[in-house]
Amino acid sequence: MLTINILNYLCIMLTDKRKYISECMPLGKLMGNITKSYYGALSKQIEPLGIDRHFATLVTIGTATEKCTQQYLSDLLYIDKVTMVRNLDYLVKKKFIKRIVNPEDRREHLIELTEKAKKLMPEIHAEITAMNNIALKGFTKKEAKLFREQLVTVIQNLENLPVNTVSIKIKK
Amino acid sequence: MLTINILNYLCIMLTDKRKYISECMPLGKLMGNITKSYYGALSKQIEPLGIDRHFATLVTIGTATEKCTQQYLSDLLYIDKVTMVRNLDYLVKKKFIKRIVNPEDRREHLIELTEKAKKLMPEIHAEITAMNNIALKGFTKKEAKLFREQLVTVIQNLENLPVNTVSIKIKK
DNA sequence: GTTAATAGTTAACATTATTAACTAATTTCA
DNA sequence: TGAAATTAGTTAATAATGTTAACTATTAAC
Repeated sequence: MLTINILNYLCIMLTDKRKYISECMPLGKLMGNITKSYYGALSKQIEPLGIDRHFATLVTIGTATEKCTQQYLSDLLYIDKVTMVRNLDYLVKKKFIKRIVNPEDRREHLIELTEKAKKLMPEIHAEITAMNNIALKGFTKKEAKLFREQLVTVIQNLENLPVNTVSIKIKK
Repeated sequence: MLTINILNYLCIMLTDKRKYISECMPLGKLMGNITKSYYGALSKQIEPLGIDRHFATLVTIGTATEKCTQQYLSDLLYIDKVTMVRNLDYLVKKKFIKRIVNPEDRREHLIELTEKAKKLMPEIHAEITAMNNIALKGFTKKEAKLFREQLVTVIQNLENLPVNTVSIKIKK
């Protein structure tokens, strides 16, 4: 009995002489598998700290330099605002963030880390960095940098948006 | 009012001098965003042909050289067998595949493309290839090849499995 | 011939994504 | 100034996806 695992299959996909194998497998499939494996492993590492999801959201909240509203997070993280409500509900429930109504615009809720979260962030940052290093094991620093830039190029290609621009809406 | 879109954010993530921005954002987040954009666009292209999901499964069925059981597809595509049942139910409902009980081992269902699917496969292959080319626009052929290989390296790093091996179980 | 393993299915449940309809607050502009 | 439009956030309904456990049937092991 012979079983072929996914890694072998991916290698076949890359090296197969038949064009359709290497070219007709959706690139998104590889990306999806990486996403799954990456978050599966990261979640396992960070779980003991009390959360197992929404790490990117947490990092973004913790490193925001401007006022951090839910809409701001939705735009930045490419997560629609309804899903964002739920994700933030989770982080509130876990006591990692708090919502504060902005007195200057009472429609907005400013999102802040709790003291508990602030204490844990260095550890969470370390776990994410460690997982990134595991993922990019075997890459030189230069290769890793190029690889990340290429990932951004891929997103730009798919979004078909102008490169390196900040979209600014100026009040009349 | 100033809005920053995701592309700009990704660029900040890559170029920011503060280490935690560029290093502490989970790599899986970028991968997840690419997966989402890629399949969103691909689904839109292929939808007129009568399906909008499970393209990788369909390609794998169409290009399989050995007997194609549900377990085989699950292993190859990294999808658990329960989910695979549902995905194949969808493809059966859309009349793209049929399940045939293997007379040599009646536990197994051999999965085959229908005539309808066989006729459409060239078009589906073409759409996937086109989307891959869009995603990798700006890459030279050599760069694209290296990039794909690097993606496989990342999966291997995360799975922590031996490289380029076929796992074989030999009967006693 | 009994026991164990394998392929596939069903059911229950949790998570995630998407759309529409809604409240409350603010901005626009005649 | 005040009606209309916009914005931030929420709720509800629905669909898609993932995971676990329990199950049937078939085959393999010994």
